[in-house]
Amino acid sequence: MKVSELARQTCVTADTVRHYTRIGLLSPTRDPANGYQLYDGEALKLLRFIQKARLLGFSLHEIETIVHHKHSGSSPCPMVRDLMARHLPKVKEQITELQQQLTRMERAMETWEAMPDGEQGDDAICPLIEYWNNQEERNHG
Amino acid sequence: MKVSELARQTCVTADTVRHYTRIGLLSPTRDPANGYQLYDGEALKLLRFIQKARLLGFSLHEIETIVHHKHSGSSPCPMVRDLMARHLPKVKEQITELQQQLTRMERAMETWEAMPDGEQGDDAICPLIEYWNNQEERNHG
DNA sequence: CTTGACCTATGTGTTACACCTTGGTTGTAC
DNA sequence: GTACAACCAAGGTGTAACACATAGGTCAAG
Repeated sequence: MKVSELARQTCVTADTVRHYTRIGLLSPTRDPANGYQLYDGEALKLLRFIQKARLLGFSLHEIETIVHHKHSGSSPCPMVRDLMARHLPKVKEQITELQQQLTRMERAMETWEAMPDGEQGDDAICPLIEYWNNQEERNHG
Repeated sequence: MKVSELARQTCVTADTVRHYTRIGLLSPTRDPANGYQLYDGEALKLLRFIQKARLLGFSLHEIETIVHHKHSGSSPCPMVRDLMARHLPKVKEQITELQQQLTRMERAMETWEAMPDGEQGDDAICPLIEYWNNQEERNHG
């Protein structure tokens, strides 16, 4: 299989296949006639594995470690369980942070509805931002 | 003010101040005696502005545009309102994606509790990942 | 034998910094 | 007056996972 064919069979771009190849996750052979990268069934299986692992939140670096472990003869599964357990709270934290971000933004937009745009003489760069108060003291009025 | 002092007054790192300087967001003068970067009250105000804008979700590039608009004499406020309106749905989408990601991960961990680790003879790289089914057909009993 | 679709390697851009290196400067204690 | 620590500078590299671009070689069809 050449790059594009592998890409098509896995619904990724050829650039992605080349990227994985560049960082050593995929190790194609070469067509001696023209130097083209050639992928076999193992590569197809590996790429499908990578896709699943990515969906589960593993980084390419972690996936490399997992595959390396397997090739070294030891089961990567305990590590996989451990990694996943570490990832979960991080994702939760990201969600919390993004939700706080969203709240800040929505509150700001609300406040802005009652505010006029800044004008030339103003001291502020942009009063909407500059006079926005993060603490949002307007609680339970 | 030198780099570190400005950094201290705004609770950012000196690297951050240097970064903003490098990309042209801050424009310090130079101490002719030693070439050190010197920041004035305007820089302090600008950096505080940048911090607020970052909290509201604006990128450094957008902040640069906002400041540039102001310096060109026109009010950046309409653009700021517009940018914010564009950002909101993106943040919501990010939250949705992260929540789906979290669900995938939690379901996988649940499933894994009943699964044994892979062994040497296994065909799979890591059965936990490889035999994990994204579609999660285990719906309504 | 040309055209167009494919392939190659390599480099750059994305985001907002953190970190490192190499070397100059300043203040203080001795 | 000097040794030393703490500060400063510019510039380069690293981060994540690719997308995009460049310059050129290869291949099948008309």
